[in-house]
Amino acid sequence: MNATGTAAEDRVFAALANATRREVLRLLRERGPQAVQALADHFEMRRPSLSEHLRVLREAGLVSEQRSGRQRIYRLEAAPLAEVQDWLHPYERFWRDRLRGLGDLLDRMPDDGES
Amino acid sequence: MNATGTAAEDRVFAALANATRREVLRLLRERGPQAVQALADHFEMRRPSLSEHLRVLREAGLVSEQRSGRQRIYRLEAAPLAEVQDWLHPYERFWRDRLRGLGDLLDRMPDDGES
DNA sequence: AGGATAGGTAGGGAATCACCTACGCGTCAA
DNA sequence: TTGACGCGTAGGTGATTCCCTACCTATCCT
Repeated sequence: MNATGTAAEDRVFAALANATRREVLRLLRERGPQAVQALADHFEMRRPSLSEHLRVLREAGLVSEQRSGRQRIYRLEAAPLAEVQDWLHPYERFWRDRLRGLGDLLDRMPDDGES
Repeated sequence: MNATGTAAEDRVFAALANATRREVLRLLRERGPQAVQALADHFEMRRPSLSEHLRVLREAGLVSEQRSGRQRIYRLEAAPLAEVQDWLHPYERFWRDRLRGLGDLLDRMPDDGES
């Protein structure tokens, strides 16, 4: 039983499929947890739009919020990204093989016995 | 000059944000290059819908097609996935730190000198 | 209490998505 | 050459995305 259903993966990848949201993650990574206002300063869009992006990130589990007075401090939550890396893992040999010059061998052969 | 613009990243993540397309990638990874028909057998949807998914994957650079008679053989192209892994890399310490019990330290400190 | 500040929600509009059916085009086989 | 097969494209529909402006709530300050 994997805790990561297909719907959760959808949400994470969809959340990452937007430059604004990836930029939010980068800001939280490089400068630590921040209030919405501080984040909003880096974007041209209106704040309600950013709020929606933050909601998408929250629902994907990529950020968490903590109330502090009238501020909401957003923090990076990397667990879903770790799961993305796990998802990526079985594909690794496809680019490693290719870099080594073995390329177009395994991936050209149908039924290469992965099961 | 990075060959991966933000639009290209958008396309890759958006392509991955769909269970059918991720399943296509898995099939190509586990069973090698395949014609559309063989892929279509694994899904309930009509073939034209699958064709559109294949177009999305193609435009993201995740698959390539090679004509063979009246068939189109689709092959996994892992290069964009390697770039996803590169994108992921600076986030790694966030889940590694947390696993080690160092968690909530670096990522709670603003301005931890990443630059 | 009254005003300013932080940030979310409501609702609308253009664009895109994900599915469908109908059809067109190239290839192979009789 | 006629017909079947493999696969893409056209075009339509309902749902979702991403932006906006308005508005609401909660907190802080005086």
